[in-house]
Amino acid sequence: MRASDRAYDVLRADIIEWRLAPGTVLAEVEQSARLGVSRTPLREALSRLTAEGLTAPQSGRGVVVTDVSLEKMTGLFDVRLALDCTAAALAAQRRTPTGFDQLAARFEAADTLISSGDRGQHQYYALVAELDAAIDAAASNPYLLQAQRQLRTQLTRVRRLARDNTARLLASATEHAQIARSIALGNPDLAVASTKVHLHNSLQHLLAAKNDVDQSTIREEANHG
Amino acid sequence: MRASDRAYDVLRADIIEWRLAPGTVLAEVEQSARLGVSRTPLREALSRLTAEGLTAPQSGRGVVVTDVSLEKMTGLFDVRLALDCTAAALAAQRRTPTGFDQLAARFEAADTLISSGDRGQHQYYALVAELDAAIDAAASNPYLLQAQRQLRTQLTRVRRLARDNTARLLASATEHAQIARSIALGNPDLAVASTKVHLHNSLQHLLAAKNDVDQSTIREEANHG
DNA sequence: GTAACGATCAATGTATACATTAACGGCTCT
DNA sequence: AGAGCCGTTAATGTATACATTGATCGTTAC
Repeated sequence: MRASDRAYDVLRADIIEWRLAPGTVLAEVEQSARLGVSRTPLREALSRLTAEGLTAPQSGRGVVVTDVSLEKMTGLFDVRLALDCTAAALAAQRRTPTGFDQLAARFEAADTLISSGDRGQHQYYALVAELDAAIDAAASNPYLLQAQRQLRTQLTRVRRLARDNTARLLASATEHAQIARSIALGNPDLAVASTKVHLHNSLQHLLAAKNDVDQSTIREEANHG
Repeated sequence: MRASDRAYDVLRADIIEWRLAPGTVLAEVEQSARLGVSRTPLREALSRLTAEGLTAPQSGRGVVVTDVSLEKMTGLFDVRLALDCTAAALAAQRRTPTGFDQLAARFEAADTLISSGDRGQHQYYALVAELDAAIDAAASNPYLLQAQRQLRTQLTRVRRLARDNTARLLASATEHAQIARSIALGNPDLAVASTKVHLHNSLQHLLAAKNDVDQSTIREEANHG
């Protein structure tokens, strides 16, 4: 594996898993020393991260980890709605039914997974990623795929800010099952509708979580003031 | 200006204006010599082009200019439809009316521009870019903006394959005027509808041009056979 | 004669030295 | 005392030497 790939993988994981907080300056010498590669492959890695939207040029001097926040989620979901619905509709038109039927069945049986602790939840997210991949494959539109990649990366980052609870995950599983069934049926309208419902509920959950965070922040400030 | 910026600008223009055809291998030493920069900034430029979708890694060794074709346009327009409609709807919700009224007026007066030769047509395309920029600004969604940039780049490349004729440009001006008016009115549904109409007609025109190209290819082959 | 293996070579991948630039701090002048 | 300018410094930007890898061509063995 190339040094630039290793640097990219490590930095990407560090950012997504919040070990590098938004606003952190990634100085070339510092990071190349930390990761044990020279500046050249490190710069290559930073280029890729910047293209992906995880870092951004800092006023012409160095790059910083980009900011993600629940405030920005409404904007992100506006675009997700457009792209996910398009993908769902295309997938419904072009799908191979068996694959989506099987995925739907797995979502319908995901209750036990979700209720079985952190390990199970991780597996559930992997199942969601499988559905996304199946939809992408069925839609078979490289432009769409490319546009989705960035959005999903940002979404993964935000998950940490609003931990899904079991109740939400169970509902999410039902919604995903519905999407998979709709695509398996080959019904684009229904696939779009299912996707809209799911994204609406996801966003609502995130915004509710944001309110909780804000409330506790206010309480905290009151305690300290 | 940095050497990597110059290299990027030159290569980007060379690709968009078809001086570098799809499939052309961009060897580092060769291009760095041609552009008068060293390999380091050239690689930086290639990274950016690859992120933008103008070049792609060639089986792990070097990069090649990506292929664009009228065949791929249907896929591109599927995504454009989703994003442009979202942008139009958001812009209609958040716009400042005066700007879009003025743009609409300029489109309604664009007949003389379009009929005044190549120079005028170039100015017309600039006007279209202005509308796009105004919509982006009004939508004020960075995720949307980022997703659109790539699509527009590819579209610009394809324009060369199917030269717009005066009749199509006149129709296009009317459609754009309608979009601008809809946004100025603050009517998201109408803005979406106008956008759908415009994209449909644009794609139809491209596909018709493609048929012409195919037909003439067939004739040519018959003549040579 | 064909296929497979190996060597050579050319291209990319990496490291590092050097150039350049922007930011920060101190000094001076008003 | 405050503001502006200049110098220092530390960062990025660039060039280039070197390492490494993959491809191609030739040779040999079957």
